[in-house]
Amino acid sequence: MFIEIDPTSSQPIFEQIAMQIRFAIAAGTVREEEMIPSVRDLSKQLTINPNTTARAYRLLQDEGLISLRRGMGLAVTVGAKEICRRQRKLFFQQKFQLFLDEAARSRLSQEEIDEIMENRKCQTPF
Amino acid sequence: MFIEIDPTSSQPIFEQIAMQIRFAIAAGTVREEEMIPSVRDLSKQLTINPNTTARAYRLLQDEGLISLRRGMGLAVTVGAKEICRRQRKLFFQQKFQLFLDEAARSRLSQEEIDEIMENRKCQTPF
Amino acid sequence: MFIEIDPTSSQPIFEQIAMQIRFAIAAGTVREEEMIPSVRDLSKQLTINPNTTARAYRLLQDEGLISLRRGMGLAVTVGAKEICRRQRKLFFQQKFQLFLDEAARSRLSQEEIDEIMENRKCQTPF
Amino acid sequence: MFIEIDPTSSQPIFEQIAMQIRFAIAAGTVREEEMIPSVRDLSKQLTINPNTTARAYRLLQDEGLISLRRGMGLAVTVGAKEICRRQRKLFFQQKFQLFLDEAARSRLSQEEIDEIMENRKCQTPF
DNA sequence: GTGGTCTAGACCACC
DNA sequence: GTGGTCTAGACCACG
Repeated sequence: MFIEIDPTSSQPIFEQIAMQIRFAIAAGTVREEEMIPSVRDLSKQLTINPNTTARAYRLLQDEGLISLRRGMGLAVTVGAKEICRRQRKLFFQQKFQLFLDEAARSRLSQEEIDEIMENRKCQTPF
Repeated sequence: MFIEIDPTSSQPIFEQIAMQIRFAIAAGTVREEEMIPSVRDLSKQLTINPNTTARAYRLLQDEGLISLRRGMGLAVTVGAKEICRRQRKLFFQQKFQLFLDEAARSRLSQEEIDEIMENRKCQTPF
Repeated sequence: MFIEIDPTSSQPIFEQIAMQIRFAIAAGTVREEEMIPSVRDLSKQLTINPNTTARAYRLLQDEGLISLRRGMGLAVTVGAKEICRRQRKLFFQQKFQLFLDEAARSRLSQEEIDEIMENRKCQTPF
Repeated sequence: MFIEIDPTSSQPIFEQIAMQIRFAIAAGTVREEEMIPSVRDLSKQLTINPNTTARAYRLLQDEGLISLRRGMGLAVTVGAKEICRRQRKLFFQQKFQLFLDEAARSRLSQEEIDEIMENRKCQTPF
């Protein structure tokens, strides 16, 4: 499982991890029922504090996206993909709405907003 | 000068103040060479600590948007409006680009992105 | 890390700290990627308030010389040394130019200026 | 009498005034026994607070460079020119020494210092 | 443990 | 009156 963290980001590390796992589930990169790396392994791989990894996993458990297989570790739950896809869409919808709201509040004219949104670069991911 | 603070926001108070002043300059609500409220006045008006206001003002000074008139207070510098307008545009351009980048990284399909951006509600500010 | 403060100086304490760290980076006394003393440690060492230290560090962060490792502390960024060396040179160049400008404005004759600059004592630092 | 002040300078206005008068005396722009502008006139001319002008004049009086002519105003004292010339030289000597000291303390190499001092632009005053 | 934010209030120089 | 600096100490999120 490929996860990358930016230790200088203002986004907490545990959130970076959780987000990337959520999106991986939504994208099908990890399948339902599949195991995710153990807290120890992932922590070692990313050279971060195990508490941080554990906190990310706790978040995902609370959302029902992963669950404990006694003695084995954590696995993606059945139905997680659908949840993640909905989450993902909602997340970006809210984000976009926030963007528009803030632009309006800052007295940007509609033309300026349109201009910004038009010359977006359609870059490929990664 | 009308400034509004949301103490529950995750954005620090001093940044909220700085942002609103920047946008006020960009919008022409405060003119160049005009004095902005004194640290003590604004602090009283917003019922916050003077240090918090002072920190917002220090930010703006560092950006060259306001400058000290010793013993008199702080005044919007000449050229500040142009800087703020550019800043504002750049700010939202980057924000929008970040939105697109993150969407791409999360493997959202182009159709999903377009769908999100189409049913935006053109709500009026405030 | 050795930092010395002169509380009687007209230069603010937080600037004294920032300056000494900048010069330490330029001189290679602290290396890139190395951690600098924690806010609490340095404050205790200098017997000053943590806020004062924090303000010095914030300055350096704004200049991109040090960056936050969340939960760990602050580390010198890669590239900081080069920036500091350039900064340092520019700083003294400007200072020297200011000196010459002011001398000229005060109608000092070229002979007087030369005389001042010749009998400089080449004293060793500290 | 031509005096120019920079309200945004970090140097206090009263010092800017005092400095310029001292240097004008040293340069012979104002002669001994000559009257200098009244507090009211200079304040109006520079659009500054009369207290500020008065403070500058008080400084110069304390140094014996100007003195009260009852009922007439303030005049440059006899011998002021010589004092100012000495002051001026001392002032720039100290300034230059401070420059060298600080450069040494910041671990600038002798070569760097020499380099800075060589490519000085010999610009004409004003 | 780390830094970041905020409050409260003192003291200073300047105008 | 103005802002700038500094101290003291609380609270928070993060690792």
